[in-house]
Amino acid sequence: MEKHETKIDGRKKRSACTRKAILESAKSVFLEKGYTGTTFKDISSRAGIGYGTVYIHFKDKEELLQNLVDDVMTKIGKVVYINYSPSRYADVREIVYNQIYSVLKLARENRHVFQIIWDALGHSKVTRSYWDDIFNRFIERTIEDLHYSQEHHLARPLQTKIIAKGIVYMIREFLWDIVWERENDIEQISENLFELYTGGVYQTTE
Amino acid sequence: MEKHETKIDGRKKRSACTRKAILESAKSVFLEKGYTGTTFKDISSRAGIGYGTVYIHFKDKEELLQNLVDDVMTKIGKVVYINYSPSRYADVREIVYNQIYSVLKLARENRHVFQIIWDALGHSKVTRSYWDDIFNRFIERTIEDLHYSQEHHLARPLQTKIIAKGIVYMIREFLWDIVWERENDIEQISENLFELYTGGVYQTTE
Amino acid sequence: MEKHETKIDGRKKRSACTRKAILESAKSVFLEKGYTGTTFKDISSRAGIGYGTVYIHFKDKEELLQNLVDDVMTKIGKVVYINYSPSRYADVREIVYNQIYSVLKLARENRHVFQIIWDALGHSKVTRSYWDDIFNRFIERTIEDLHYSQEHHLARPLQTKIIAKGIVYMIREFLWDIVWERENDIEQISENLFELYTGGVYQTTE
Amino acid sequence: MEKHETKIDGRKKRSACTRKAILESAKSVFLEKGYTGTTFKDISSRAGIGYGTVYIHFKDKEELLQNLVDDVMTKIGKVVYINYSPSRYADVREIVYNQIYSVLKLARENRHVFQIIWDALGHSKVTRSYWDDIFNRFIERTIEDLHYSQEHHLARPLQTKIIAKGIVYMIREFLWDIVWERENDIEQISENLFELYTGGVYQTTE
DNA sequence: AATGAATGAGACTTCATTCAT
DNA sequence: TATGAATGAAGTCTCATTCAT
Repeated sequence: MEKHETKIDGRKKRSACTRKAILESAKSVFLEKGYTGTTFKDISSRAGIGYGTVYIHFKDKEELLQNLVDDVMTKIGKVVYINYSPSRYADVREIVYNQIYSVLKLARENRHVFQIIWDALGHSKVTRSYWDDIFNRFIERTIEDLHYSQEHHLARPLQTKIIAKGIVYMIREFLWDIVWERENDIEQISENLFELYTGGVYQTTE
Repeated sequence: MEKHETKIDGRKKRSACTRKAILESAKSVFLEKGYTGTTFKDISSRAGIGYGTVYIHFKDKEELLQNLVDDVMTKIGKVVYINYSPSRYADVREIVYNQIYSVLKLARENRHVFQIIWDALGHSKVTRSYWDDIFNRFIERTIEDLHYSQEHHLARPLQTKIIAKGIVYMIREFLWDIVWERENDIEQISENLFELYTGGVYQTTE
Repeated sequence: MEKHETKIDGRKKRSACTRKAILESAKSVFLEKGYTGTTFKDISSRAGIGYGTVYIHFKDKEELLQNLVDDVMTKIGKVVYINYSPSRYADVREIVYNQIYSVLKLARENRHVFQIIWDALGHSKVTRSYWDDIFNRFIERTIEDLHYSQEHHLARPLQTKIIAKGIVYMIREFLWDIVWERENDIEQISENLFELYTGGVYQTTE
Repeated sequence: MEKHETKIDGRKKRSACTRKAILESAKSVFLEKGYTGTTFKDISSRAGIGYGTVYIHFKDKEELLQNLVDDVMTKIGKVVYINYSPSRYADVREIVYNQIYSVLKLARENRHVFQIIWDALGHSKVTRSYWDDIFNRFIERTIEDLHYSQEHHLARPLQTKIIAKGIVYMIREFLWDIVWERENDIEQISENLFELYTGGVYQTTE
């Protein structure tokens, strides 16, 4: 009995190990050759495993990609979905600044995975729609917040949808600047975007 | 003599005609199947011409793409490079609003070509770098304008590079909203982005 | 354990079998259609295997050719490199005659492969240079032998390089006569070339 | 009338001129890219004429080649067919030496054309058979000469066919040495081959 | 005669996927 | 599970040849 279980466990461990090796290899090859430029042969040989073995663990490149990207995708999804209901103008600073900062920090900490995502957005429909979902949700959240602020006479009467999109688009594009190291100073970006946002949206006097 | 010239002209006309047919066909196939999904066979058969003929006119898909896209690329490059030096706050409205509006209008009027560009950005390095150049120039221009405004005490002392990027990123992403018909009301977008921008950047009290 | 080894062996055997089938098929197609006239499609279909399979075993036609030809090339290289230092005129007969005879015999026994080589010399640089190397070495060897004979006053004072080339050229061209069955009597050819050679080169009186 | 004839003549002249330009261009391209590597496009563009024009003058590459090569082929054919009937041993020297010398001189004076022929032998059946015919005739001639010499007890009783082939093969291969500039000294080659030949074939004592 | 645009057969090559071991 | 040999569809591209001008 025990012997049998050990066997099973050994197999599982081995399988998990192979799987991990594949994912690491895939990450490195994707970064080097891009999504379409990568073949299963590249991945398997760099992982030091057999050709067909990749197929056992991942049905196709798409699935491999999803697994590589899923973790970070989930994280950014969470960051983006933080709910806030500022009762006073002072709270806004804390909340908005932090949200921008968190997104950019995530980008900086996972540059490589985001670089893969960047490439994948043009080639994988699944990744693309996942990505779009996240930011649409971000926009929805921001719209709600703006509504709340408008109702409490904190924000000027602008088109919430447009403003929300605008601010989210800015953050999203700065994310790529961080990922590709065109920008580094996360604090400054967060600060300035916050100023632009609140200056443009919130009533200053009163 | 006349006969000879006619001959030359006839040939040129025919060639130009074929070339045009290829470009139209390519446009339609690109839209339908995407850049990578398109083959020279698709293009030639839809254009009703021979297979090898495409190769006479265009060395490869890349070159074909450039030709399709070049006109619109040039146009957007021009729109983006309009110089302005507002002396008074009142002028800013006119200029900024108009620039946003012009970009979005161009997008609306050339939806199909921009859809091809959208796809091409992920697959053609040439197109990508051309596109990036245009918007980097846009950013540079905006930085200069902000400097000018800051020196004349029209604008608040924010980081010009970040603010310029922010506003350009917003416009660029709204461009895609227009292209993919997720947004339609160009006036309203221009209006709101203008308000966000000026509200965030310019000194309100005077 | 044993099971595993069997698996490996089974695969290896299968692979070797396919490889052999390709080589045989290639040999037959090369003979029939010539080197340039042969396509991988011809080879694969005649071998009764899949199209892409050939590419697994051989990178290109060149490599395939080398494999076909290598064995015979090596053999002729060896025959040609036999060293001899005749101390007496009587030995010369034995040695020279035998060398000519060996080359021609090899040609007769491997007619088909030599026919492929014949064709390949005009199309494959690798084969051409391999072939030239072999016969240049043959010439070098013959020059050395002539020097030796001259020093021992067996040979007349002719230009060794030219004489050596001459004799090698004769043998090489008779090789093709054998290969293409324009000549058959190897003994007679060897005999006569030997006579021509020794008669022309060696001192008769003494 | 006269006007008409002038017109005709003008046309003929122009046509001949074009033809000549094509041949020169073809020669240069053949030398540079080899027979199979040369396309009609290469030839026409280097000749500075229209694409289809080549087809008016030459049906295909083969025909073009023949025209390029014909002159030299005829010349070598003539050199090779010189009849001789030496009555005395002294005459042999004069005749044999001269024939070898003439062949090699022709090679030296037409290196480029022979280089084209060299390449063509592996690709053009017509050229190949023309070439073979010439040297077969050379062999036939040499056989006859040997018979004559044997009947007059000038030559030893060797197999005439084999000896004739041997000597012709040597000359033919030295021809390529000259063409490819691996050898330069025609006199010395002729001298040595003559010595080898006569030493091997003719009765020395008497 | 001269031109060069148009043609399309066919060679080459890659690679996702299957499958026997 | 792991392996890698085998497969063939599908794409790229070339070039001899035709033909309208």
